[in-house]
Amino acid sequence: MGKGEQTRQAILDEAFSLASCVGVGGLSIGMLAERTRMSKSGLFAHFGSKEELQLAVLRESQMRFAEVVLRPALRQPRGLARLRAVIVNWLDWTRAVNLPGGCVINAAAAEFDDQPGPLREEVKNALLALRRSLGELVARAIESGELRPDTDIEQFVFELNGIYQATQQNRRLFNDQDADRRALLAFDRLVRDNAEIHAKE
Amino acid sequence: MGKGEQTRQAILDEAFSLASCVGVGGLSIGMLAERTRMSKSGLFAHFGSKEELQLAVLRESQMRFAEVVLRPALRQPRGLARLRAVIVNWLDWTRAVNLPGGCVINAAAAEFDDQPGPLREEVKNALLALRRSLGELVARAIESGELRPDTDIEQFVFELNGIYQATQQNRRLFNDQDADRRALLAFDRLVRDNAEIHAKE
DNA sequence: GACAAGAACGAACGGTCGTTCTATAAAGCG
DNA sequence: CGCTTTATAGAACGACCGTTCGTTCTTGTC
Repeated sequence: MGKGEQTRQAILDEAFSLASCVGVGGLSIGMLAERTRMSKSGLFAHFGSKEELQLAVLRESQMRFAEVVLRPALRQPRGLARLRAVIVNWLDWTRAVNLPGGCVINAAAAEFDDQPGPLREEVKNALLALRRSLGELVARAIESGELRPDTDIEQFVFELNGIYQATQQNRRLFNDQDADRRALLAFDRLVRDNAEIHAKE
Repeated sequence: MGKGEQTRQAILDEAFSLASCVGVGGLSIGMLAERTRMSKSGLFAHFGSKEELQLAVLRESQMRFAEVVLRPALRQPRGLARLRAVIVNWLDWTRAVNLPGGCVINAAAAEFDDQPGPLREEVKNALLALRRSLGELVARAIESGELRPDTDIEQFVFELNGIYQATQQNRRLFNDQDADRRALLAFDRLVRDNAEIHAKE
């Protein structure tokens, strides 16, 4: 890895955790230059524009997510166990990597959801990819017979996302220590409702 | 209402819908002055500081929420019907009032959750108040026998919040037309699980 | 070690930011 | 009406923004 790639990565490392606190939109070249002890112009040259830097941070975030959340779960047997592992990893991946201010992409989703442009598209694609991954995990759990064949996959993923959002808000805004437990309770209820055959009332 | 109050309200009206698009943190005196056709300093004098303006927007948002979401639901009989009415109102209150860019407070929650200060506290209190309202609605539904006595109220509210967050993201980022339907499906499942007596497996 | 390519710097630009000050205009009141 | 209070305007401030430019220093290559 040449010198250029090396410092570029160092910048991204810093930008990654900085963006966690101030948001991708709140990143500033000046602040970033200060933290990396570089000149503004020197840093700037690595990206060509602020937007390109922001996109790079989002892509960096996606890569780390795949490494930290999705990949380790492959050690679990496919089906419900693997799905559950992803959820558990997902719930505290902001603690695993250096994200003192929460998931960058998730914050960016709220930030750019009504501002058309490349950033919004990047966020959209990242979250779409996650949903597809989750959808496939659910599909495998159906195939293995752990979930009912008529399980509504999209609905399942929709609710998984809700659980995640609620957990993050509880943790970050209210310092709720029970957030993880609540999340798993909700997850188990979701699984149960799509696994059992219910007794009709 | 004197002239001062009048223009102050006009400013807040504009700030309210502007904040919906750019976030409470993204508000700027200059832009707001332009939109209201006032001078920056003239507008500024009504609040004394930007932070005070932002707080005013958050309070304005709370008031409108109570008027548009909570109050109309009082027409429903107490219990599950009223809870459901609140949820329905909640889900599309950003359409009812002028919020082209989504709920201001909800966006602010993600924006300020890791930036200590009065804004964070205001957001926190607003969301806390909402949770208390929801909690009471759930408690009434327990009293009326529509939900089981052992219903975990906090968990119930936790999941309600999740449903809301997921709905907003689906609508705003993915233009998902089915978001509302999904939300109500999730809500009904939540109610069902806390109402029926399940057959033990 | 010479030389070209790439990396980093420092200064400067035009803009916007929130805020302050002073002066003028309007509103409210007797 | 006149007088006081209040509201608004305008110009200016220092700070920071993203970006550009020319220069200098550091790499990597023959």
